[in-house]
Amino acid sequence: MKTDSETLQGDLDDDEAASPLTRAEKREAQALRILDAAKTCFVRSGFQGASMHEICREAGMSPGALYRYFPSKESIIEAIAAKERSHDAELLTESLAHPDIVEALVNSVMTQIRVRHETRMAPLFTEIRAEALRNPAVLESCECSMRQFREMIFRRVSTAVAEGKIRPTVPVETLLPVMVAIGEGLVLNDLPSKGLDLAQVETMIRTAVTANLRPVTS
Amino acid sequence: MKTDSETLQGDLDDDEAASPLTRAEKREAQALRILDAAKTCFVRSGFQGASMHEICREAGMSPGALYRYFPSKESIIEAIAAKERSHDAELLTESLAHPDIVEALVNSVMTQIRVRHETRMAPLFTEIRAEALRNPAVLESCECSMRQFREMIFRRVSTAVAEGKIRPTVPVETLLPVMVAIGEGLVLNDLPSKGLDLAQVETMIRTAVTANLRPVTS
DNA sequence: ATAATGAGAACGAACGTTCGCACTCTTGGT
DNA sequence: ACCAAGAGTGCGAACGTTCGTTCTCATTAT
Repeated sequence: MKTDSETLQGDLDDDEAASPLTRAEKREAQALRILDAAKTCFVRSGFQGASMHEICREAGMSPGALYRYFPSKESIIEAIAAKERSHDAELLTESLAHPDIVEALVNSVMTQIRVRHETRMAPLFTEIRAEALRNPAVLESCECSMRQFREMIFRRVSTAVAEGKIRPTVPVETLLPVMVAIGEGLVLNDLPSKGLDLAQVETMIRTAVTANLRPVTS
Repeated sequence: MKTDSETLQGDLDDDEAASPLTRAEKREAQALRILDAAKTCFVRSGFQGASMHEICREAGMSPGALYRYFPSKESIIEAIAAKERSHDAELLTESLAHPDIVEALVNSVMTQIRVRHETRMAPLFTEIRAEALRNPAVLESCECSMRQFREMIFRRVSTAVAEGKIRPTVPVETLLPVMVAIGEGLVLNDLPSKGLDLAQVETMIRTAVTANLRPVTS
C-alpha cells in the first residue's frame, strides 16, 4: 500500500485538487476494501457461514473500524448483491448489442458464463440465489436484475417479431422466463470449470435459441 | 395421532405379527418425523439459518429426544441430501423409460419441474446446491446424483447415436453436462410458480432438445 | 480543540450439543 | 401373576462456544 507517501502529501493547504486522496475518497476506498474482503469470505464460506471476524481479518481491519463503514452484516450483503446486479445489467447491455437477435442472445449467455468463470464469481451467484429465498432485500436485488434482463430482451425480441424477422415457437411471455432460467442454469454450473469446450457449448445454445426463435431466412 | 390406541394394543404376548408397531418401526417413524420437520425448517430458513431448536419445535420434540436419533445437525443435512438423491434417481429411471430418446429427455425435465413444484421442494434444491459448495458430504451426494443422471442418459444417448437414430450437434461429452445444467436451471427457477404454462415450456424444451439431437426422420 | 478513524476487549444473545433425571416399555426370575 | 432390573426414550435446563455488535480508549487529521 502507498498510504504512507500519500498521507505525507496531505499537509498541503489546497482543499481540492492537490491532495491525492480527499476524505470522501478515502472512505470510499475503505468501503470498497471491505466489500472485496467480504466477497472473498462469502464465496469461501457462504453468507451465513462467514463471520464478521473472518471478514475483518480478510480486510485487515478491526471490528470497530469495519462498523464505521457498514452498520451491519446484512448491509454488506445487500451492498454486494446490489453491486453484482448493476454489474450484470451493464454486462448485458453490452452483450445484447449485436444486431442479429439470435447472436445477441447467444452472446449474452456466453459472456455471462465466461465472466462468471474468470472472476470466480459463479459460487457467489449460487449463494445470492439461495439467500434471496429468505432475505427480502437480496430478493429485490435479484428480481430487479431479472426484470431488467427480461425487459431488455423483451424489447429486442418483440421488435424482431413485429418486423417479421422471427416466429417464436411460444408466446414471448413464456419464451423469456424460460430462456433466462436456462441461462441461469448454465451460469450456475460453471461449465468451463468442468473442462467443457465453450465453443461446443455455444453451438448448443445457438442451436436451441435458433430453433425456438425460428428466424425467417427466406 | 393414533399413538394412544396403538400403545394400548402393545400388551399382547405375541412378538412379531400382532403388535402394530415394533420398536424398530417406532424408531424409524420418529427419525422420519425429524427429517420431515428438518426439511420444512431448511426450506424456510436455509441449512445454516435453521437452528436445532427450530427443528425440535417443528418436530414437537425436545433437543434431548432429537439427539437420540441423529448425532448432529450435519448428519440430518446429509440424511436429507441422500434421501433427495435416491428419490431423484428413482424419478429419473421412471421418466426416462419412454422409448423415444427425445421424448424421454423432455419427459425427465418436465417431471422434475412438476414434482419439485408440487412438493414445494424447489427452494430445498437451491439450498442443497449452495451447501454443496462447502459441505463435502453434500457435495458428494450431489455429484453422485449427477453422475447417475449422466450415466443413465449417456447410455440412452450413445445407444441412439450408435443406431444412427440421432446425429447430435456436439459430442456426447459436451451434450450431457449442458443438458443437465439447462434442466437444473429450469427446475430451480420453479417456473410454474411464476404462472407459466407448462405445455408451452414443454414445447420449448422439446424444440431445443430435438434441434440439438437431430433425430434422423427419413 | 474537535471530529474522524482505528484497535481490540467485551457484551448479550443464540448456537449446537450434553447432562441428569423421570418415565415407559421389555424381560426374566419367582 | 407379579415385581425388580435394565434398557429405551423424552424432557428441558444448562453447557461452552461463537456470533454480530458495541464500547472504550488511543491515535490521527483538520
